[in-house]
Amino acid sequence: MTAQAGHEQQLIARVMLESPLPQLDRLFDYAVPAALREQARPGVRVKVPLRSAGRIARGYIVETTEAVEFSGTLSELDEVTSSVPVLTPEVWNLARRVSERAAGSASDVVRLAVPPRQVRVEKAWQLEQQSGEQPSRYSANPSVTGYGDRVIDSAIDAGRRLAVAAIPAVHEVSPGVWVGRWAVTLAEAAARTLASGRTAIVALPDYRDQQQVVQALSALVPLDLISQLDARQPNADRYRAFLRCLEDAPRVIVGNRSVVYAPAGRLGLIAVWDDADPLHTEPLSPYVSTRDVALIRQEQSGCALLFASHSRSTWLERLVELAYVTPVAPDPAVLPHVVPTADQPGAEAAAHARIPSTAWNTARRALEDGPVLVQVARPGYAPVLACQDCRTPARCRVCEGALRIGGARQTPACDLCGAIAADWHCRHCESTRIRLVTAGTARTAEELGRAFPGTRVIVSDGERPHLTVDAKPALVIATRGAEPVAAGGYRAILLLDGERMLARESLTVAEDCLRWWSNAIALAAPRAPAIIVGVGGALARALVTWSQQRFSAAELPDRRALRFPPMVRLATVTGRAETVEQAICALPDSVDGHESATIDVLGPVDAGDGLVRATIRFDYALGAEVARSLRSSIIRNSTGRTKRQTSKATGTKTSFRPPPVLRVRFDDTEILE
DNA sequence: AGCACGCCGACT
DNA sequence: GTCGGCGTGCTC
Repeated sequence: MTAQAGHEQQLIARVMLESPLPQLDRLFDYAVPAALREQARPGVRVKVPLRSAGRIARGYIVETTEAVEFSGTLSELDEVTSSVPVLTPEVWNLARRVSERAAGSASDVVRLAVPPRQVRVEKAWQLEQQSGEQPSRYSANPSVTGYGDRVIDSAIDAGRRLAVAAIPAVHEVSPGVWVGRWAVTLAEAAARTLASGRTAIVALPDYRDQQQVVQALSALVPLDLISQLDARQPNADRYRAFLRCLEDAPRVIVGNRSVVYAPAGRLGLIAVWDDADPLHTEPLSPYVSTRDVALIRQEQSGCALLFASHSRSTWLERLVELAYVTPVAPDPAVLPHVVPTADQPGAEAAAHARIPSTAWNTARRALEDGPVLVQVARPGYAPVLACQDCRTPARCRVCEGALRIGGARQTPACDLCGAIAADWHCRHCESTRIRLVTAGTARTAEELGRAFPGTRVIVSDGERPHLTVDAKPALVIATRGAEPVAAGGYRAILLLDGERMLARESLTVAEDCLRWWSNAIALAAPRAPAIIVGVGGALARALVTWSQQRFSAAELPDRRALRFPPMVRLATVTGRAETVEQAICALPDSVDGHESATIDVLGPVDAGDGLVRATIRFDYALGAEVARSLRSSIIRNSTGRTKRQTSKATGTKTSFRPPPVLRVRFDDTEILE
């Protein structure tokens, strides 16, 4: 074929479709019509015909090529929705790797990475781009302090992976603004990255953490170089911030879990705070946690990676032992003053019910000087109910779940199914009188308020969180994870519900508790006592000696022996019995070169709704194979048979597919044993 | 998802 | 013969 003048070779766009269907999770080739040639660039949003004309699917151009890979007739690209290349090649590669690892669809990951388009915001941004306004220059030479001789600086400059033990203290970043010292460390690391002309991504579990980092950063770098990307902000703000990240200039991008997918041309650092916080686990398919995404992105981009926490997760400890991640500790060391007491609470007055006298006296003394933190296990008024007369726990009559109550005069309701227990009576003694067994924040507040008359009582829980409290005396009652930062630090800390927090039945209770307690203790003023009630043994020792790393390290041999995470990986497979059976049978036995790596299957067990769930355990070396196998099972299942049903009532024929259920979830940490 | 294709039983 | 119900498979 001879090319005529002006007749260029055909251009083909390879398109990722925005679809939840697993069988559409691959690239589709479309011919680019001449009129769209200019706009049809990798990363732009497009509309394309699918199957028959008239049906239009949305998607992104992943790449353009002149080589035809598809043997059939190509359809033409229908429309380029916007000329902004929102799906950068780097993010696309990340999405693909992440989805492969978790046996999910790349488009599901892209949905987390690219916020919904806001036309006005985009137009305004494009205009601003043309005006060529320059962002601030950052010309400082910051350093990460508190870790000896520039250890972290050089690791950032060299693109290494670190597990940083955070400094347990609070810090005043600007007059009257106090944050956890850890937030300063992350801000300094980000500033250091920025100074080297590269972008830093800082991922936080929740908004309160994010605020602390932003406050610490504001004291270090120009505000217009800080972008916040989190699900909490309105779509328009989020999209505006996202577009800023597409600009070439380096910046600091702060946000919650999906911020690890932010587009960043010259990525220099990913910093993750408290990687074991469950808020770092994405609740949407394919359920990948910040930690795993960060590790993959680090590997792809060669940027530095910094995990920081007060209590090292067992996952991170495993990577430290493999020498994949380098541990870094504060220098000079900072040791909080932790006092364990296994004393049983004094039985004297009701107000003392949960508080031993040592803790009591400590709190009273400290209250003369400033705020005192009381950490309790549960939010709200009084969660668990029992019969007033015979003490039998109150249970739901529908499903046997525990009954809870939201306030002093409210009707109890089931914790599991939500049924309201209006006419409750005890099964055992027929009494209709109900009593509170455990106390939440509000009840603790009432008790303590009575015990310390005239003292200010501040309650902070999930519903009414306080970010900060001032330095004046106050009793601050907080649920774990909702502790405000006190100006100058708390003068004393009481960790009350140790036993109850440890009573949860989960593989990770011990490390979860260690994390909750460590994070609270880190809010103490220098040398202020932190009293932990009702906890002894290795956990108490780890807190007193502030050696959480050693505790995590000691967990690993047991986990290895029992084949528990993080020493092996898990995947749960949920679906109808035959489907799950098939998926398990299709699993590989072993992989060449990794003959010692094994797979075993627990279950299946009943999962309700006529479904079963099996748990697959496998060594890390088999991860890719297991994911590939489960992925093809998912696709086989979703392209499967149709069932039709004739309605007996009306005789009308309704055609439907039973929702093809085969759900796969990798590395679920909520697995009970 | 949603739609075409194709395979067997009942029909002018 | 062929009309159409219904399972199966594909989508550039």
